[in-house]
Amino acid sequence: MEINIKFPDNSIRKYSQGVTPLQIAESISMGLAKNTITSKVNGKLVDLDFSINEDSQIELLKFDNPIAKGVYWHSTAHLMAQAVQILFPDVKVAIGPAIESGFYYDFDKEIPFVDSDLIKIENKMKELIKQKLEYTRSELAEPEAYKLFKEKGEIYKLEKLEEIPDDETISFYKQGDFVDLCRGPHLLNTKQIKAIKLLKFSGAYWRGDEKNKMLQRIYGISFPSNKELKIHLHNLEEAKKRDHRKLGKELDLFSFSESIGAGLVLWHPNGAMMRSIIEDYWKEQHFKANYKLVNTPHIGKAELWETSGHLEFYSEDMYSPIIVDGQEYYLKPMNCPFHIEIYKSTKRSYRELPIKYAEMGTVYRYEKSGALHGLMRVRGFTQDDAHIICTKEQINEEIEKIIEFSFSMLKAFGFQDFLVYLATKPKKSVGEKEDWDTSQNALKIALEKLQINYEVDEGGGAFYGPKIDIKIKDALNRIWQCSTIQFDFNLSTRFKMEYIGKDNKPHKPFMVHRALLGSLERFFGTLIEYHAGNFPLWLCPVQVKILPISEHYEEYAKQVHESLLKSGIRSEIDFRNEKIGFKIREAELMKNPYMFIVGQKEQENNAVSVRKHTKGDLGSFSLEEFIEKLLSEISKK
RNA sequence: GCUAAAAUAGCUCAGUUCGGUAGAGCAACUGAUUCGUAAUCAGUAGGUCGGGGGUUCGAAUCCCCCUUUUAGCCCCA
Repeated sequence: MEINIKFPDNSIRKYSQGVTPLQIAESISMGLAKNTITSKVNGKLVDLDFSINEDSQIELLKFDNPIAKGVYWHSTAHLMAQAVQILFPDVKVAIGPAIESGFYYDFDKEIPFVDSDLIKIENKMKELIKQKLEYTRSELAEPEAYKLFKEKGEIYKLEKLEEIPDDETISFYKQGDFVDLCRGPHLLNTKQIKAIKLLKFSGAYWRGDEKNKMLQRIYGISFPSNKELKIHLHNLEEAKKRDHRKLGKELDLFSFSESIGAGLVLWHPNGAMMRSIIEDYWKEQHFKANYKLVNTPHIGKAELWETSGHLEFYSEDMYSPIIVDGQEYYLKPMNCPFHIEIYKSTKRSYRELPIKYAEMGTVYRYEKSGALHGLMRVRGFTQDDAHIICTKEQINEEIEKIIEFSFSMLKAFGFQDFLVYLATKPKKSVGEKEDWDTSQNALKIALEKLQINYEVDEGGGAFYGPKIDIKIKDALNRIWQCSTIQFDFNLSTRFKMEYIGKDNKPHKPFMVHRALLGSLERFFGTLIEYHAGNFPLWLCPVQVKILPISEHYEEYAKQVHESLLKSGIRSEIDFRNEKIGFKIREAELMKNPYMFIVGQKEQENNAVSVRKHTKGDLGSFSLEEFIEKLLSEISKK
């Protein structure tokens, strides 16, 4: 009997009943069959040897597909667990999922792993790969499954088993002698895993709960070719070089001090210069977009935080109160209540809306010591915050404006690849269903109207409203969080915000909370990592380094410096009594974008010899001419 | 916060195994050199070994507490 198989391009082919996805792939081309990792039949993920018995839609997924990657890595995780249990028979296995980049498996092992174990395990895995062990699926009724793991003493699997709902089939995957409780699907055999690398190990609590036992987690990654693995490992190396903590020290941008406290940033002159340039640009753009700048204090009375609900829901993240005249004051973890108080300082009419308050608002949050990380996670930081207060009718237009604003802002900093997420109503939430629907819809309509590709993060919104997150992707495929645009139904209610409408009656406004850069600290860290310290010219603290050939040309160097200053170009002169090669080397290491080398020839012709960072000698230019070039590059952002 | 590791000169790091008066390179400073596209030569100075307590005749080294950092867990701008 024949069945119809429909492909993603809507073409249909006929196959005999019981055909497998692998056979279908083979019927198209051997190349496709070789590269197919897994498949979806009627939208459901299945093994490649799954028998298809009725007319179906099929998708053959190759490694470039994220789901296929997940299957590939998950199968490698099973393989690693097998290798570990062969080498360490007493070890109990917990869970081993694929993650964003690779996989891990958690093991219950009395003695923690050491470095040499990783190599042993990796070698054992390579042996098992060569044996071409098949991943075979089987299903068992619950009592038998229970018996199986009970005999093996796999207590963690027993716990997982109990969680599976009664109506779901309990499936297992076995390769060699290793059996694991698993929904699947998996690769056909271990030979499909071509290149593996175990990267690191660490402790991790069972189910992520610190009350539970600490397990040993091993992270690894695998690829269908050695080349891909090599690129991945190279990217990891490259990431180390770009580490903003390392570059921050090398380029003298910022530091932390043990005497000041953890997670509190000291911006050095170079970093502070960049911050100031960012802030100036940010303000200029906000004025153009009709935002009003506000400024609010760093502390507020307990009463305020009671009204806002922060003391009830957010106190764990807040610093302990300061007692002033018998009153409790708290350092602010957010700016919203202050902006709301400004809104409420007078009665508002619908004619005033939308009101858009913006502030570089410095907030303090008590982050757990273990969570601190360079500039990415600190305890005192400045949000580029704004609150848009508007009527229901204005929502769509305002959201659209914010999204466009966000993209134009981020693009000015050189970012190009964006990922956009629409996060919808979570299980626990406040606010009317109607408000949720209206605002979620507004977010969606705006994204679609602007033709922006986005993913829906179902239930990923904040409890107080839906949101859009904009993240950027760098050259190493790493993702960085930037903008967030969030509706807030909670605070507008709690603070009883209102405006008088056309009908002369009070109405509740909609409030949107948004940060385009996120926080200056995290944004700066991202900027450093993204550009690997080679910032766009307009941001560089020193745009031109003037390097006199010898002391004889200091006077001319000063003249050049003056001309640059007058044109608004930031420059410095290296007056040191060193050879030109030495000065160049240091300017290169400091990633100064342009070097002007000045000596006899340049002095005579009112010229500069220009060297561009990482590019080398560009030749001689008249000073005027090159200043024009620089100004044009700067103005392009 | 939890688990594991770490903190030695401005920076990068040796020295800790086995307790016996602190070391290198770069940077800094001084002098010589006045130079053409990624390191000129010579010399000088610089550290209560993160802080505190303990063990010991003697502690950078062993033990305890604290601070800070790192990798994870948990969480987030």
